[in-house]
Amino acid sequence: MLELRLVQGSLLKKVLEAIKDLVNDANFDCSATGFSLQAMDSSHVALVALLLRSEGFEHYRCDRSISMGMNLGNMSKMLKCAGNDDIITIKADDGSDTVTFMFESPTQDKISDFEMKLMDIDSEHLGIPEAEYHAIVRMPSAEFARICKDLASIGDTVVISVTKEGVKFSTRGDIGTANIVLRQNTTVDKPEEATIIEMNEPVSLTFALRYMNSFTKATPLSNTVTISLSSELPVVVEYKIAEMGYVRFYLAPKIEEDEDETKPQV
Amino acid sequence: MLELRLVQGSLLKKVLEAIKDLVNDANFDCSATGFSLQAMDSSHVALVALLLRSEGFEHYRCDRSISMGMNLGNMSKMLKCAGNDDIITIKADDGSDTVTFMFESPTQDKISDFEMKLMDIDSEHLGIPEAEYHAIVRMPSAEFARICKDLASIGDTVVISVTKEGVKFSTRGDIGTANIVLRQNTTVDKPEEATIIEMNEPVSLTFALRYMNSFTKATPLSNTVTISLSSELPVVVEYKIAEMGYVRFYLAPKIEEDEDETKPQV
DNA sequence: TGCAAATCGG
DNA sequence: CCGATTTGCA
Repeated sequence: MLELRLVQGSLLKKVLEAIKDLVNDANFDCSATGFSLQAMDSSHVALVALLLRSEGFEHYRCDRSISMGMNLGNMSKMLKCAGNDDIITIKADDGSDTVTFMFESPTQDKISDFEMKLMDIDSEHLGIPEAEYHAIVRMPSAEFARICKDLASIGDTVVISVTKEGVKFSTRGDIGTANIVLRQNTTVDKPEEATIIEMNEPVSLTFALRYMNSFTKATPLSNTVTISLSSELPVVVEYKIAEMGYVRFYLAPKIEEDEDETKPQV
Repeated sequence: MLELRLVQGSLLKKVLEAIKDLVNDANFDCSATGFSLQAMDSSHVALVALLLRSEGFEHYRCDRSISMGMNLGNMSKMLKCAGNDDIITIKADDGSDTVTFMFESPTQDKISDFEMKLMDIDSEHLGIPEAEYHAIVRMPSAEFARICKDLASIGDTVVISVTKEGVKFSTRGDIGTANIVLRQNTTVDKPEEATIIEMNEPVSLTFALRYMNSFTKATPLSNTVTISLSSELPVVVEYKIAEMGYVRFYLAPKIEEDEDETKPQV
């Protein structure tokens, strides 16, 4: 028996908006710890990891660990039927091949329940090692989204370069080149507008903008985003979910070509 | 060496939105006087003239007159990457075949630079004589845009007729006819809502609405538009750019056919 | 039906 | 000034 009651149902709606374009089908893993998901995107290039800790739910009952395969498109369709301030409860009976989403309007005047068939999905659950990163950039998520969108109108890939002074996003395309530099700025009153750079050593990595722009679908989940970079390691783009956990996206850097002209230089 | 710093960068963004649909490629001419452009539209029917006077720039350095051929679509793409209250600087080195657009966010925390290849464009720079017009109508630009859009849903051409009493916009199409009359009104408190008619002699001219509706893309540049009419002269549709200059569109009238039914009468 | 532009509200 | 919503267009 599984029963997870989430008062801020809009969180779950946003989570699905954030990942459903990247991943079609995935197993949600439910244990005493929390509600989580780990899946490769459909082209097996990027990886999504979601965690919603049990403490973030108003009520969390999970008698035994269970893995539930869902079609995220269909799940998203159902969650769209929930109001933004509905309370959402996820329910599943032991051995059942369905999951039920229950939506309660704030006034309790409207109670909906949507039942969805589960799927069998084989998933290789990857252990993702905690790694040391050469540089970690924390910045406003809206700004990151804007930069990825702007650069995608010029080129296909972005070079992210971090130095102590700031972070530079560069691209190059048929019509020209673009460089966007953000200075470190911690002095603002509002911490969510700060750009903070923790750097152990300078790093410069190239990524496909197409994936970055998928990741930024998670922008509504958090005012800030954290980008963790190391040479030869996948970048981690993390959106924290207040009080509950995170959505993290992993993407391997493109191997740099030897011709200097193919990419902008630091 | 060229370096033009425009504090109100949104002006340049709006200028490109206003003209990029009409003109694909054009030479921007930069001299001590200012930054200007003159180009025929791609079907060689209408003419666009832009002037941004040097006094309107915060910093204006243009060592020697230079003509820079740009693809306006690509230039517009790059300017879309500037924030609406960014400061925009246009830079070009002598003899370089590229131009650089630099965008500074108001807080100076984000500095972007976009480099674009220049093109070789042959352009016949027409001297446009100052002419005496039979009638000059000044009216709210939004109202003019609305009229052109409305009339285009009925017919293909507009007859603009000016008398002392007012200005009439007429069209005729398969489904019927339309006449919109604006009375002269100078009495309003707000001068940008006035409709002012200076008339030396009555005039009635026919124009293709397709072009008029392209011209109205410049509406965001100014609250008012000035329409200058003379028989046998191209109409001038002018949007003033505060403190800096103008965008002017020129369009030859259609030669009137002899059948009375082909056009509405005054 | 889905996307983009315009408008309104925060 | 930006974001969200609504509306019109393809």
